[in-house]
Amino acid sequence: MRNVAKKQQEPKAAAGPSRPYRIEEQIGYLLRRAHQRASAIFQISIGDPNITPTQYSSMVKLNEYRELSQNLLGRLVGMDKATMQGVVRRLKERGLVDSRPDPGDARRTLLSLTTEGQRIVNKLLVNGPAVTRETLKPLNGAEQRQLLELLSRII
Amino acid sequence: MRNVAKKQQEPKAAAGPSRPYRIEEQIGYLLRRAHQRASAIFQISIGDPNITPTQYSSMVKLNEYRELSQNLLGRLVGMDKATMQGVVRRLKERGLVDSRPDPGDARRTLLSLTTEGQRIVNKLLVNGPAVTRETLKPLNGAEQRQLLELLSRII
DNA sequence: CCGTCATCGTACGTACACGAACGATATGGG
DNA sequence: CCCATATCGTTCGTGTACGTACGATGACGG
Repeated sequence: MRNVAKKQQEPKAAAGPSRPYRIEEQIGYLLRRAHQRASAIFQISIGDPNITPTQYSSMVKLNEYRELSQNLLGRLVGMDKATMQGVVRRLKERGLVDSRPDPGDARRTLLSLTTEGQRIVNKLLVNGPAVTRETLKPLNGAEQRQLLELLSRII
Repeated sequence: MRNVAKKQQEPKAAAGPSRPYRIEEQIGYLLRRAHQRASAIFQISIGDPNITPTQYSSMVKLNEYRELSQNLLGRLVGMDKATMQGVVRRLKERGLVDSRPDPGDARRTLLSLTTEGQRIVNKLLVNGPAVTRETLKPLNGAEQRQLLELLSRII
């Protein structure tokens, strides 16, 4: 126990650099923080304080495919079926989404946008690009493309 | 209104490419999905199913600074004070964190790890690097460093 | 020394996220 | 045709995340 000062800073003499463990350099931490900021920018830029990012994603998908089962919509936007259930329930409560039983499969419910839902999503789609633009503002064009590409590769 | 077919696919003739709007290419969507995957990998790799990513971050910080106010800890790990309150409550309920009133400021509570909290966090720190390694596995070394750097720049 | 303003922790409400369990339905193999 | 297995949607429990409001305390200026 004589040489207490030996490792007082970093183990620089070990095999390899063996960098200190910093939470700020861990991918999970950075993703959590970046996602927080992106969500905040979404809320102030999308133009409707009552629409959340997941609700927006769901509505955009329902706008592409006219009708989808809840389960398939969840897979398309990357949400658990239990999570999807809450998102759909809130959208239905606000009259933006409607549902009917699937005539060919009694387990399924087919979801679609109401006229009001159509109107809202078309309005929000105008602001959609600004959200990504604002979130990526600290990066130049090449860096922005690279970040999007690297992220899609770790999903 | 005669020429209905004019814009039927994409406005290719407009100024600039004006790419179609795809939710899968928006930064917020990609961050949500990537964060989901990172959290899932954390849970199966960290070695303790009862510790969540935010609890881990908080404990790592409390391991660096021996004692911190709840508010300062929240700023260090990027959590709202209301969110921090829940995280701390659960850690205290499990006996991993202790608190005492700040002798110099009656508004503050000083937080610290218990002996058990120390033991747990030192065990988890062994697995910490593996979580980042597994999450970034689809990328090579240079790409991994670049992703971490780009993410920290948009926070 | 007293009032104004900021900060700290707490409480409540809303929303996402997911595992687990469940009932109803669908499907494929024997 | 019937049963084992799978899928679909729902419900419950836990945890993160944040806005808002609140009471207590602290800091600063007049």
